[in-house]
Amino acid sequence: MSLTHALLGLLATRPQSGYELTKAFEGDLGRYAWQAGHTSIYPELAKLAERGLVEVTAEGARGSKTYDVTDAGRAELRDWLMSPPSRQAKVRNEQVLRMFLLSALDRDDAVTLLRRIAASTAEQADVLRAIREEAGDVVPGPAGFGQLAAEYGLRQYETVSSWALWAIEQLQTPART
Amino acid sequence: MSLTHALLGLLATRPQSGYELTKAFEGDLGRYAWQAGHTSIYPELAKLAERGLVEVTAEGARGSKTYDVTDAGRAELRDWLMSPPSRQAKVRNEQVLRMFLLSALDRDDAVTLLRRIAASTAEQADVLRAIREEAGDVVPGPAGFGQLAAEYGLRQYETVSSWALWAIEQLQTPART
DNA sequence: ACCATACATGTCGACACTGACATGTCGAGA
DNA sequence: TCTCGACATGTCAGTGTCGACATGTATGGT
Repeated sequence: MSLTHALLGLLATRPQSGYELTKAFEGDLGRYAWQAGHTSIYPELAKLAERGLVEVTAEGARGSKTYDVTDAGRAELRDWLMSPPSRQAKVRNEQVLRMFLLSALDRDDAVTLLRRIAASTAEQADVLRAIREEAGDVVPGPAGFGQLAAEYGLRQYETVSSWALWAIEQLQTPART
Repeated sequence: MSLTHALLGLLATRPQSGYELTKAFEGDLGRYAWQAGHTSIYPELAKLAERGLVEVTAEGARGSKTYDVTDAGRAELRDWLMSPPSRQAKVRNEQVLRMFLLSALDRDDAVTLLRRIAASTAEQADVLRAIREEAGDVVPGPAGFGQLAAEYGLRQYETVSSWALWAIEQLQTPART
């Protein structure tokens, strides 16, 4: 299960509580990579603790427990990250599925849908660009890490947006032989 | 459930059997958009038939059944495709998750991993480009549809590949303030 | 005639995931 | 003081999904 490794990875960055991990999944991580709610996270943390991959290193206010990854957990994570590059990675993307099923619509509907996609992805890209400009100055940051994921998201949006525009053009210019 | 709509969409393109649908999920559809095995597909087709969204229009050799989408099914599909553009679409991508967890690795490991990603995505892009060149002449095709998905895949690979190269550069040029 | 392979459909148990429900704490402001 | 919202953790039932198992047919090669 990928959730296992997502949690190990997040904890490897910084020890944190289940609550904080839940928040992390509500951000970019959940939007582009993998989603999970607290109802999956808490039981999974318990399982990881049982397997010795993480451990509770502190208990704070309101019954919060701070988890940290153990050496075994770090090893497991590295294994997973560095192992067979792709084999067949699990992919599920409802938005992309819509793109694949475009051909089930008539041309006008397809163009309408593509226009909406082009607009919304372009907007998202703008948002990310704005964040990048702002953050660029404010946070010199301990490492360039983390920015990488943001840049990834930005480029994704730009790509989808320009593809949608291209697709609209294709549909409107039959260009049959 | 998205599988429902994936099946409706595929059948809307062309009536086909569960077996053929299974094959469709093994191609680009499963690679970029949504995966499903025959063990999910057959029961789902039965459910769809029960709900009157699809129907068996022919039975062929080896007990094969050809399904076709009904008017109700077509309506349901259009509804889904054209409805609220994004709300929060379900996304799961193991590969992207790895990118997000890159920061859990030390710099050398991260660069190694990124190099592998850059290489394999560039290679995949080449494959798709080659297919496009070939098919471009051979199949003028009844519609430009379907090519759209292929182009989408191509652009995705190109984007990821160039992002990976950019990321490597970022990691190797600390450029701290 | 035999065999391997692709075609073709199906069930079932184990596991993953989601949404609804449940419980309780701490801090800030009215 | 009281209340509200954010903090914080958890269970559980229903549903979705996957791998293993099961079964049988048509075809092409040896």
